[in-house]
Amino acid sequence: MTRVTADVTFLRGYNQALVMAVGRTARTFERATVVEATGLTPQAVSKVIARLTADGLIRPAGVRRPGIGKPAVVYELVPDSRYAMGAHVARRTLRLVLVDLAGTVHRSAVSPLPRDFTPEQLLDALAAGIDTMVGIGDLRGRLTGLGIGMIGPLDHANGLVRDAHGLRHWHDVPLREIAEKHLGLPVHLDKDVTAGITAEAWRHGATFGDAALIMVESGIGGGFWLGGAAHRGAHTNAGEFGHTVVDLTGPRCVCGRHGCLEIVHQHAAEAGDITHAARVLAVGVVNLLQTLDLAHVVLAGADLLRHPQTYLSAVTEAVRADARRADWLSTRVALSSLGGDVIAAGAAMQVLDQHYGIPELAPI
Amino acid sequence: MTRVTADVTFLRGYNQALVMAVGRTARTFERATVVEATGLTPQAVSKVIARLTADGLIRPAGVRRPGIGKPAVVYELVPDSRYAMGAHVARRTLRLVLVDLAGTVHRSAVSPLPRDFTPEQLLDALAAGIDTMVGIGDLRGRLTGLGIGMIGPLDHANGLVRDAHGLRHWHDVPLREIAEKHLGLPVHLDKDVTAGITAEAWRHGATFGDAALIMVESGIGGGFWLGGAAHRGAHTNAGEFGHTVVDLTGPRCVCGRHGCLEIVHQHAAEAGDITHAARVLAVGVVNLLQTLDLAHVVLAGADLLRHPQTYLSAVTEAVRADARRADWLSTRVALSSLGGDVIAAGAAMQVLDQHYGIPELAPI
DNA sequence: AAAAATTTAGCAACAGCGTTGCGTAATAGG
DNA sequence: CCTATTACGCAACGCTGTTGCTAAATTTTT
Repeated sequence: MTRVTADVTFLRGYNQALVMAVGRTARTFERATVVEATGLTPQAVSKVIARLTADGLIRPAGVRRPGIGKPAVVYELVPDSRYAMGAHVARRTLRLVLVDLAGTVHRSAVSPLPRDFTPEQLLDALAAGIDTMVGIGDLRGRLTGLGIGMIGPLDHANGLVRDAHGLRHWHDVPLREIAEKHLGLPVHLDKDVTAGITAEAWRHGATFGDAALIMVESGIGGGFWLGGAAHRGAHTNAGEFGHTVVDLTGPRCVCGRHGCLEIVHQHAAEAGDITHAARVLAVGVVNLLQTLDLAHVVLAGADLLRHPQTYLSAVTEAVRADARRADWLSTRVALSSLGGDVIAAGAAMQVLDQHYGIPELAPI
Repeated sequence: MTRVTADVTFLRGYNQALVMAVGRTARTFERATVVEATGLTPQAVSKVIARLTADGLIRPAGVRRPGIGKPAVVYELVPDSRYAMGAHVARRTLRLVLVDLAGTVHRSAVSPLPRDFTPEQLLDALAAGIDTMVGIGDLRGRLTGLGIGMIGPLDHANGLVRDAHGLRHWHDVPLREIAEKHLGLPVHLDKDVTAGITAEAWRHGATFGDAALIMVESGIGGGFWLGGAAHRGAHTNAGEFGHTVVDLTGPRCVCGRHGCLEIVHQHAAEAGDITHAARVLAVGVVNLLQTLDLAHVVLAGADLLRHPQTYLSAVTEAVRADARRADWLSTRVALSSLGGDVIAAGAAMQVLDQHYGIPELAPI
């Protein structure tokens, strides 16, 4: 989402985004469905639909015959009218994906990054990967931009990588700006876990509730979707979930504290007790639910996906067993359906969201 | 904030709310100040200011002479043009406050509630308290409504108290509806800690960043202001911060888990070691900062306010000592300036926010 | 076969808000 | 007295959604 002033241009962007969100979650939709969902008048919805159709983002897809009465036109999203690319920059690998307007991953490629790679080396790898994936044809013309999800800490608003844990050449790098120059594409930069949760949000449409994506991969992190937007925090540093203390007298963590979720989980995993490691993670997840009251928890990350059912069972069981839970207090726990692509795909969807999602008002 | 469709009525409410937010944080303001802050054109700001002046919410307050050039009109908020009342319903006491449009507390009264009081008893106490506080004069006419902050769990959207810890007669009580009938006022209902953080947000204006209010009073709770709005969670249950595990092998908590912040803190406090209790709370607060990356933490609650400096020092020190903190990663820690009134005052400001704050768009 | 009922969609004008373009007002300095 | 500077107000415009109405496309009833 981009930051805008409240005027009629905002109204246009906002209501178009709502119609597109309806289009992402339902295979087809009608004017009446959108009226119900948005509160706009039928006439207003017709106008919005007409603009989106003219832009090629949606199209008519048949009619529904009600028995008596004029048939209703049925519309659908045009998924291949726009694409975005996403990159997940990890310490040793670069994963690139191509995603369509509906959030479907069309291509995915993993390539190695040199040990302790530099910004220049990353940009070269990105350029090569993009050329390989989309070439210079028609697809390039429909490419909205590139999203980059990477390790932090970073400053999302200014497009800066402040530091990157485990990488030496990455202090205060203005990655978004230099990437836009190098690649000739709009670039969006965010923390890996924030990109990840955006994948779920984009694909679920505008009704997606408060949620977290928990990533277990070279550490533990969490991305949050709260109140209809990604939660990044005051300094883009939210999500250091692995560095929350769950064992006051526990082992010293690399962050300097004692008994952090990450180090307690790591010790259990290194001892080979995956079941215990999963239960430790579950304690942290229930802590999140107590604090934030989330509707969805998505589990992801390479280290978790080596034992997916163990982790899923442990977390689901802990959520259910939380003694205070009444029947109205439910949280859906699932493994990410995007598997290893979740971060890269989410980064791509952040680009789509920025262009076709709900514009974000900038109060003051 | 109320939930609305995106049309020109929304634009009006939104931009008026921005101007009023500027008016709350600065003693006086000018058209140019609002232009800078909002992105609107000078002409648009003039129109918004004219409407607010006609409604009596702001007024001219002199001129600024720039040397050469036409003097600029200076405006100010009219704090006593509107009031709201707030109630903090605890297990044994009812605190009522009267708050003006700027968020200033004018009157405050604490009265006892009967042990295990019923909804009827509460409504009678509220009616008596309101009559005593505002009577039937001119003030009553400027009263926007009553906010109620109380213990949960509750359902904010539907105005239901689902249960109230430690009270027997409070299962699925439609408190907002019955209070509106009994008192003849619009009523807003929310969790106590959510009301509390709203007090800080209203008084700081629209630039208020991500923040938490930590309340230590018959347990530990947290209210969150995230992304420009109160965070309530999927079931209005967010903020059960005291029931997050910080000591895996610690004592069993009333909630059924082991080593919750609340029980570990309580054992330390009962052992008379307030410094240790404060340090335990600080561990929990830093956990929140790691998870949410907050700009502000406000400390409140009767049990904390018995030893305010001990708690403030412990939390401030823990935040500062967090080894991973860079100089760009700062969080302001403070005691609530509203003292014991914070919950009731916040509940009143929720009413003001609902009427004069930023309208909340209801996507779908 | 024609008319009535029902449901959907489109046209045109309207309402409201912010923007644009322009002119007026209120000063100080030359 | 004129010029320059800064601020504000008026009127028309642009854009979006709303309102009011008509037309289209069916099935059912007469």
